[in-house]
Amino acid sequence: MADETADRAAGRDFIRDIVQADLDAGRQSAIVTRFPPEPNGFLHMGHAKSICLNFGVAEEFGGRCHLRMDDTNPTKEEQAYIDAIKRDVEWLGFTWGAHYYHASDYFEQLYDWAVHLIKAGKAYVDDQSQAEMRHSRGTLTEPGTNSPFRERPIAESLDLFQRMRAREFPNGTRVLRAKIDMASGNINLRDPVLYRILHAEHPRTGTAWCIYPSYDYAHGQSDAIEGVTHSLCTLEFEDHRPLYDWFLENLPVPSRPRQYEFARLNVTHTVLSKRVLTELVRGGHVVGWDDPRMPTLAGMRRRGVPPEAIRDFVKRVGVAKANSIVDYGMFEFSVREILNKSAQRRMAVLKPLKLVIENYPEGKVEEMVAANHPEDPAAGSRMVPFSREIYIERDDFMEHPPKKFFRLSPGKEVRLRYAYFVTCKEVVKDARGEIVELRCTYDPETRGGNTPPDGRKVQATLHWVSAAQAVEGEVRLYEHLFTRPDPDATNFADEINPNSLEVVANAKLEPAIAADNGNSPVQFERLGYFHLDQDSKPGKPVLNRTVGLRDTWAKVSGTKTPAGGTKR
RNA sequence: UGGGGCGUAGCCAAGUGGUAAGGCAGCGGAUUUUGAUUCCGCCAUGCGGAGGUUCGAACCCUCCCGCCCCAGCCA
Repeated sequence: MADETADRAAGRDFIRDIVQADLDAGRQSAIVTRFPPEPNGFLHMGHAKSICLNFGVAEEFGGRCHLRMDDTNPTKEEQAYIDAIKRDVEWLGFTWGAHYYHASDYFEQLYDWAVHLIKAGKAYVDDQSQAEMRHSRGTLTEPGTNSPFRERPIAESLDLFQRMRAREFPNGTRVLRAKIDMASGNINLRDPVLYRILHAEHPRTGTAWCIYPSYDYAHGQSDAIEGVTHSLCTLEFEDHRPLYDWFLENLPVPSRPRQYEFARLNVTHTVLSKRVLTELVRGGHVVGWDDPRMPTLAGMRRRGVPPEAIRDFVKRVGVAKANSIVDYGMFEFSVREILNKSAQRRMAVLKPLKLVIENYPEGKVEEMVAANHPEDPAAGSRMVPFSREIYIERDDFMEHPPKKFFRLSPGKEVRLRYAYFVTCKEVVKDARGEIVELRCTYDPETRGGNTPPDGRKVQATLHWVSAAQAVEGEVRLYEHLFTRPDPDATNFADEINPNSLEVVANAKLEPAIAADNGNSPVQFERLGYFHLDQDSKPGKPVLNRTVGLRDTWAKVSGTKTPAGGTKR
């Protein structure tokens, strides 16, 4: 009972409350939402919030959600972005079925409606230059002044508008404006532009048009045409709502959608601005839109973030109207939450230190049984080769350990996971004093890593890879793209983290990794979750660390990096 | 100084007149062949501030403070 209320509360927000109320009151009988991206860049985490909201609400209330490309500005939009957007929405786990649209599908209807407004004396063609319009618009505190063309005869506006469409005028020479109120406190109502002249090729309509509708003029009417009931957008459109409503009230539209606004998503140590992301790509700060450090869906996919994790994250964040910046750690939690359950376990050594077991026969190789998932017996097991010479992690040995260090040090005994207990007998150094090798002994009675008959315990279990059978691979470790939690979007270049990518050229991987299907997530025990990168070549895998494991020791020892990864 | 919004814990976020949900982070402790996972417990006498109404206020009223958005022929 208490659980039920808690669950209900968890999946509830002011948007869903409104939808429910509309249904209960009979104002709507079926819910229709839409996700309307502009194809001028790749989708990112912020879009994921909107996608989950729009598709989620439709799903929960038995309605439908449309995917609509908001393609009203051909100077910025590309087919390649359209393709990427569709791919990413599907990857996130949503389908639009037959309801795939473009604002450009409605260009003819929008044009007819513009004519309708002109005929009704509610729109006029303005010949002012862009600068003149800017001046006459007034300021935040001063009202604007009417255009000298505002009262020109309807027939003249009609004629001019038709000639605008007929390609008679160059870019920027005239616009069609709504006749509303140049003195409105809401600047969006000071005779907003409905159409501008843009001699540009459109990805879908080609050169059929040289005048294009503005966002404000196109959006609400597109919603109305599609029968959208709830048009959900972000807070900055709040003061566009009176304009959204004005069009719907002054045009013979087939339905009456309502716009509601919610706070966009912000996450610490990253930037969710298409402008900045575009500059990161164009400026070569990242390898592309799908760089694993990018907060784009494509970047996260390449990094190994499962779509379920993004959905889980968005659900935890919730939907409200307060501006907020969510801690990146919350996102990492969701990623681990999903990956812990789905990832099979493997062993890999990133910074190898050779360990020789003196009392283990030379040339002997044993196959040790290792569970693929300790919490899921159904995942089965695999065999891992073990021999006299193995690699362990350099960080797992300290010659002069502090008190709380549980791992290997001179004279100390630890467990090698699924193998044996070993004791460190000697530290071998090179001429420069660098530790190059550890000489150890093993206890045959601990085979499989089991506690010996005398009941001896060890404080630590280490991961390892047999030297002779190790597969070499490249491992890429990531940290935040930005050093500051709240990067300045106008001056971001200085705040890019120079250490956001660390390449481990020759990591030692257990042989099973080479045989793994690249699409399945993997946990390298004690190191984190990894995902095969598209840069992999036969015999030379490249793995991205999706996220590290929670690392209490790093916190205690002070080696925790800003990105939550562990220095290895 | 015009218009539109928003302020509940370090970070998200419920709550809409009956005495502050939940999650993340953090801190304890148990279990553990991953310092992981899992499991238990702790974590706002307080809801931006000050008044007021009321038996009772985070919720209602008044004033004040702070933050965000808007002056594209971008979306």
